Amino acid sequence: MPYEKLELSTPAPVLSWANHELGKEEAKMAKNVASLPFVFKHVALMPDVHLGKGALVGSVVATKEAVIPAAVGVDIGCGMAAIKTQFTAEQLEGKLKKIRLDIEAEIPVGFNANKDIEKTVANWQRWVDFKDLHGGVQDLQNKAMKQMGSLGGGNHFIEVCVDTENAVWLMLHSGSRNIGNVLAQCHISTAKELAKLAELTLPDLDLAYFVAGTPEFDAYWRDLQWAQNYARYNRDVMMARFKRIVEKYLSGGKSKKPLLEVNCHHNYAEKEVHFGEDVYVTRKGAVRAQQEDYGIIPGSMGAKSFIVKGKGNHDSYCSCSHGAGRLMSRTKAKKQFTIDDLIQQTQGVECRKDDAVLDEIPGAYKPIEQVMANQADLVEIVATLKQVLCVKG
DNA sequence: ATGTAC
Repeated sequence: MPYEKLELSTPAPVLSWANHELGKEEAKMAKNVASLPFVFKHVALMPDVHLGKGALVGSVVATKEAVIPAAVGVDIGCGMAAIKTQFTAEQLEGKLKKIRLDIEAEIPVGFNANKDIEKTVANWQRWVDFKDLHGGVQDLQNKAMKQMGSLGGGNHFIEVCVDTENAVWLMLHSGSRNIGNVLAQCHISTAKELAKLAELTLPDLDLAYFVAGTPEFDAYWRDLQWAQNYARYNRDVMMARFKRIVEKYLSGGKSKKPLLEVNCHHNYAEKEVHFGEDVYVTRKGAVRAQQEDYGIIPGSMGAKSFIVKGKGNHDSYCSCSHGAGRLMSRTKAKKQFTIDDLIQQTQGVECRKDDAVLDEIPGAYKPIEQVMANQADLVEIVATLKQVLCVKG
């Protein structure tokens, strides 16, 4: 059985690709979402499912004529980018430290932004639409421009990986930075206010929604699509810089065409057709896996990562997991593990090994191999990657 | 996930 139909007695069934029972709070959250009248057909849970805000991380929710802004979340358009380079592992020998230092010098991480706005950023076609975005962000364009091409924090990262055939891959994880966050929060607040005004009885106020055809829905959808595009381009800008750094050391600065390029959101909503109907699909910690779609499923710092190709499984709304999924909270991981554990679990990876990244220790995540086995009906594995260098946000 | 206010 590729998935399990959970016994939650909800109007919409919940199909789970996780091979474990949901925790109490997780089950409640799944139930809340599946009880909403505008949820289409069923809710799909990916094998890395875990607790989120409003909706589960690792869930796919298709809706008719409505969208839940808090289900999309605050990091609109968060996702992954990867390229397969023409370089091989041997060429990296002795270069990793230099590459890492260059990445740290050229790509701002954490709360940092770029000091100058590079041409490719200034020329982005969507800046002309900035004036149409929510009034609450109109003084943030300069900040958004300086943050375009910056990594951010949390679990955002930049990695050099090697696949099982010795090819070098460049990979990164980032989203829509401050601008996406502010836009999301503006609309989440509006949705909650509307729900209160209408005296809606929602199982959770975080499930406040917009109804298609209303000005609030249109405003959210416009900003959502803009922020998703910002996030995608942010990853493109960083990847271009990252590629130049690697080429500086591996091909004397000569530009080499990638053998494959992938850039996918795992936190977003879009219009799609499923079971013959037009629906809004919200993937919160899930990747689109339509037939021939390429996706990226990263493991934790010491684990494997996977480049996948979608199988177009309709029961999952053509989706797959976005990673391994946390096994425990960041707080718990910091209590449970020591720096020695971290050093041991990240052997062979050029990365920081201190307190600041202890919560990203591989032991705090589910085993990615199991997660991949649970979604064999959703994706085929195209490449299996192991990181050799990792810069955390 | 993001900085802002404490």
